[in-house]
Parts: sequence; C-alpha cells; structure tokens
Amino acid sequence: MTDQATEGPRMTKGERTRQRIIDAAFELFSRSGYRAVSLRDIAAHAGLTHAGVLHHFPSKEATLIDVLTRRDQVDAHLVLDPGPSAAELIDNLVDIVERNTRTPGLVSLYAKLSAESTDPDHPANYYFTRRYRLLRDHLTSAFSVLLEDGSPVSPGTAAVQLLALQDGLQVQWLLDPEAVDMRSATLDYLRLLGVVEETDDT
Amino acid sequence: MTDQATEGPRMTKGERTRQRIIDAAFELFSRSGYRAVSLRDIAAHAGLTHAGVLHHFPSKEATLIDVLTRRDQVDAHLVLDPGPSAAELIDNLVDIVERNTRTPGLVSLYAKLSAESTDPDHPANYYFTRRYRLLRDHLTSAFSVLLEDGSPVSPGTAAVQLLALQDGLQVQWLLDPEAVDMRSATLDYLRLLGVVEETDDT
DNA sequence: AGTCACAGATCAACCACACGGTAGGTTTTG
DNA sequence: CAAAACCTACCGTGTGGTTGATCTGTGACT
Repeated sequence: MTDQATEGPRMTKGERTRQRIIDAAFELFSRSGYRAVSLRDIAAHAGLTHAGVLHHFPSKEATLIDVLTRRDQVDAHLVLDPGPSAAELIDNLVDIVERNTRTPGLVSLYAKLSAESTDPDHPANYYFTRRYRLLRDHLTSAFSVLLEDGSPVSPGTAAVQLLALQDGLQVQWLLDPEAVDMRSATLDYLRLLGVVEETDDT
Repeated sequence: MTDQATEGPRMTKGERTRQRIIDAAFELFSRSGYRAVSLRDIAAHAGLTHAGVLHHFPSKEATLIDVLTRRDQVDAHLVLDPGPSAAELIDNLVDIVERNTRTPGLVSLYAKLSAESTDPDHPANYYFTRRYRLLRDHLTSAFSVLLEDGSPVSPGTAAVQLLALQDGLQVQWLLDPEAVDMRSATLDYLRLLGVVEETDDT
C-alpha cells in the first residue's frame, strides 16, 4: 500500500517514527477525511500515544500539510516537471487516472479534502486553491499546443473541464465503483477534444 | 437566501419551528458540511436549545436527511418529471447551473456532503449512491435521444461525464470563483457533444 | 570496542471544552 | 386543561493540546 520510502535502516529512530506517523495519517485521512480523524487514531495506527505524535508534529494540522506536500512530490514530476512535451503530459494524466483506479485511498483523500477545504478557514484551503491554479495553468498551456485552431473550446476551458471531470468521476466512482469507468470516461473526453487517437487501446 | 416556504402564518408553532430548524441546518451544513456542524450550532441559529431541536427531530442524522430530501423535491421536477423532452432536460440542467452560481450555499452543501458520504458508514451514503444512479439513468436516456448515431461517446458515458463535470466544476468554483465559469464550461462541453447550438447566447 | 551522559523519544495524567443524547420539570399554545 | 413545546441540568465520551517525569538511542570520548 505505501510504497514510499517507509523502510529505512539508515534513519534515526525519530525519523522512522515520523515516517510511520505520516503513513498512518495518510491512510486514515484517506479513509475518513481530516476532521473525522483524531490524533489518537493516528497515534494508535502508528503504534504510540497521541502525545507522542505531538512530539513530532506541533499540531494535527501540521500532520495534514505534511501528508499533502509529501504526496504531491510523488506526482508533481508527472505533471509539472521541466518539460515533458504537451502530449506526454496528457499521457501521464491518463496514467494517473489508471493508477487512481488501483488506489481508492488516495482518491478518497483528495476527494474528501478538496471538498472540505472549500471552507476558507480550512487548513488545506490555501493548498488546494494553489494546487488547482497550478494545474489549470499547466494544462492550459499544454492544451494551447494540442488543440487545433478551430477547436470549439479554448485551452483554458479544456483545462478546467479536464480537472473537473477527474474530480467528479472520482466521487461517482467512490460511491459506485461498478457503475463508473474513470479511464474510459477520461479517454472519451480527450477523444472528443481530438487530443488522442480514435483507436481504442485496452 | 431561503426562498422556500419559510414564512407561514397558517402553521402551528411547532411546524414553524421545525421549518426554522431545517433552514438553519441547511445553511450550516452548506457552509461546513455535516460532521463539522453541531446540534447546538443548528439550535442557536434557529433560536432555541439543542434539546429543543431534538424534540422535533429524533437525532442529528434525521435533520440531515430531512434537509436533503426537502431540497431534492425542489429540483426533482426539473430533471425527473413526467416528461420534459430530452432537449428540455438539457435546458433545465443549464438553468440549474446558472442558479447554482447564485447560491454558493447550495453548491457547497452538495459538494461537501457528496464527498463526505463516500464513506460507506456515512448517513447520506445511500442517499447519494441512489441519487447518482437515478441521475445517470435519466441523463443516459436523454442522451440516447440527443446524440447522433456516430457520436464518439455513448449516452451512458456522456451522462457520467456531464454529472462529473458539474461536481468538479463546483469544487473549483467554490475554491476560486473568479477563475472558473461554470456556465460556459458546461455549455462548451454540451457543444462538444453537439447537443446545443454553436451560437453563444449570453 | 566499551561506556557514559545527554538530547531526543515516549508516556501517563491531566486540562478545558465540545459533542450527541436523555430526564424531568416548566411554560406556552391550541 | 391536556398536549405540545421548550429549557435546564446532566451524562458519558471524545477532542486537541500541555506538563512533567521516565525511558532509550546515539554520538563522543576513552
């Protein structure tokens, strides 16, 4: 489940515990969102007391932002890196969709937190506002290369639509996995834009 | 803000209070989701004690389902009614998008709750699973009328995509209202499907 | 390599507060 | 005047965070 660098013999005890806490927080936030998970839950899952958790992180909130930024670093290069070509970027996005289908926890994390963070007072509000802006900008410039001149949608609109489609698909898929095929819905949309081939590669 | 039948002189006192409670619950759930709102919050907002609220509703959960079903009855006829033609249904959907832009509270309610309810134990899980199934089915049959035979997307896929697009747009819009135009993103998508005219009617 | 001291890790106990729900009495209303 | 509405007070539980004491891992020194 957690393929990040969880196991590290060359870490001090504290660093290892810290990592265990982050893994636990990730899993629990994924399952239930931020507000519904307590420090004691996280602590128990990581094998210590909630006071112990607060020794490594100043607050519950600090735990959240650590989980978010750490997870972002995993994906960031797929979307934002120096220069995959515009076409590669689209390929990477489709890959991410496929991987998401295999990791409902991750999907649930972002679905729950992005909705929760809509509240301006939410600790992750800034994170998500910024995240979407960044993604929209990158996708917009990618689409401005990929879309034909006579395309019925502008690059900016296509960027908004693609991101929205992803998020919306995730909610429907989480509620009813049998009924929704995120991959094909995404590919069909990209086909609609004329950005991928008509051929169907299973 | 609440244009439902809030003011009713021809109601018994209890019925009026009950209505005030529902209005308060609606507003607060909209602002912060279900779990983050307490019975005492709702009570204070409706002008009584939390014990008073529990006199009218057996539990907090009962409050939620009442809010949801009541709000649904307002929109239901626009989408599910006996027989608006398929084209009318699309028109109605666009109208709903426009009205949503004017009522962030409502949008926030559904965005937060649909994500929250992804958890199988959530009191609204059944409600949302059922809701999406219903909407998908209706939209699918509408699209099977509207879409040309050679359309690159199947009616079912278009239904999933349209609903997903709506939900995703709402999250982005709530986080950053300036940056997202829900109406035009929706219209552009429908145009992509060839389901509305090319002309732009502001 | 062995040891030793100290910084870092961990915990039990506690705090003030908030939660959903209940019990039983008092007021209000139809 | 009965029934419905409503309130005060309470219960048990859970929360994020603090305190101070106790272990223990680790790096430096011999």
